[in-house]
Amino acid sequence: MAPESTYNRRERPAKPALTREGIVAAAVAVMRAEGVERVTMRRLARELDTGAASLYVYVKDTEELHAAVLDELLAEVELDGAGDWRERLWAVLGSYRSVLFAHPSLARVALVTRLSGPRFLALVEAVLALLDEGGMAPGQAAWAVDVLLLTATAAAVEHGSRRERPGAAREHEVMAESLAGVSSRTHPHIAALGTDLVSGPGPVRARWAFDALLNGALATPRPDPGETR
Amino acid sequence: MAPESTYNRRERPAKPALTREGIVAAAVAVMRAEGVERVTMRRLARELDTGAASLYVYVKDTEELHAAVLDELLAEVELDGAGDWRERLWAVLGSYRSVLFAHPSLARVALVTRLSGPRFLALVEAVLALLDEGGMAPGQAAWAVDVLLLTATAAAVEHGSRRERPGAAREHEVMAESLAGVSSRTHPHIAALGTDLVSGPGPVRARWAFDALLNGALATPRPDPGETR
DNA sequence: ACCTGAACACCGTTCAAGT
DNA sequence: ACCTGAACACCGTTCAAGT
Repeated sequence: MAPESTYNRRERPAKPALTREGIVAAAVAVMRAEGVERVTMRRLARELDTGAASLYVYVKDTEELHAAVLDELLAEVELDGAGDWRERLWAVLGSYRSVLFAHPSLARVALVTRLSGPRFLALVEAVLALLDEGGMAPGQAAWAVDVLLLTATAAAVEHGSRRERPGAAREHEVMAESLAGVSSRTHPHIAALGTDLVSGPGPVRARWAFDALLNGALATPRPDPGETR
Repeated sequence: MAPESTYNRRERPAKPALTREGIVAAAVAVMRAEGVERVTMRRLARELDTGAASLYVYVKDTEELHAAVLDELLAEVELDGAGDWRERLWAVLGSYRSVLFAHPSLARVALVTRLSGPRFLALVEAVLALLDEGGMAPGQAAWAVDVLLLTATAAAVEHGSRRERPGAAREHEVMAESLAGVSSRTHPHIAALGTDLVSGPGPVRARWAFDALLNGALATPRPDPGETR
């Protein structure tokens, strides 16, 4: 319990040091193995051979810990690519989405927490650079990056939540059924579109949304700040 | 559900019946008073003078219960308005956002769960009707409604989470600081835009995003389904 | 300053047993 | 068929007490 002598420390070399870095590293390991929902104070404390209370010296709360784990993961986002600026931007956002798809429970964290870690900043910088290359006005780009990342994140949350749970496969069916079962008298537009509302492979829809958003952002000037509304 | 004698019902008028409706009603009440995070099986069971296990006869799990509560809340969304189709659509989405803003924790539910309740269908129908009125091609409208609701929901999640927690006010500062503290050598575009990245009142940004999305959706045809990719 | 055990106040879900 | 208590396997966070 009191490692006064050096040999005592050598006895458990696998145990990470109780530092913020050590805690985050353990958290990443648990997350990769079992998902973020297992990244809890108590579980991490067990992992680090200590009590949950000890972690509060290094980490504000569970949410802050999750945000740190997420930023660590964003290191995997591929920021460099080849081709047209639009294709490269699509690739960057696709890579971001892939990372979140691979860890669906983290996508939730991305939406709820305001990210500000180094990897996230690198991602924002990369997106801004590509929008600049594409000739988007700076003011529009500043606001567009938000919407682009938001939709990518939200798409990952949806997709991820759907895939994660066991009963999720047929939850989509329930949705499709409730759309099909709708009366053309009360819901004429839904009835007219039918399953087209949920049709199409995810990637194709995502690409259309990306193009639509980008086209709109390029063509829509920001409101005059002088206007009261 | 089978009230054989009237006096029996009179004896405990405050206690809702143990039916799906009763459970959902109690859930809505708890949610309004204390937020969805308090809408738990155990808490509801206490409210209904029974054990948590009993609820599983009527409700699949906690998530399904939350979805039911959310649909109940969507009754408050104002679907009819005056003016231009675009202004009316903006009003409908604004009303949807307001409802979620008022109950931030429910916005999270809206993103994670695939909604299919009657109020949600009414909302989708209303949006489709307005897009139709605005002359958007049906195929584009079918996909645009998804993106429009998604961004509104995601915005509510962000805003809501920010306002909800105590330390949230200065979380925005942390973000602003980390943007301001960025080196113009490593992150030139972020540095150039500075606080403009997080600038502007929420509603103005939301309106710009709405217009950009709508303009883009109107101008971006869906990919030819004949194409392999 | 850092670490700890114990405590407080909770969770979701399952299941054998009752009615 | 419906309802129940008890059990299993967990949570986040605080705090007095130790080193």
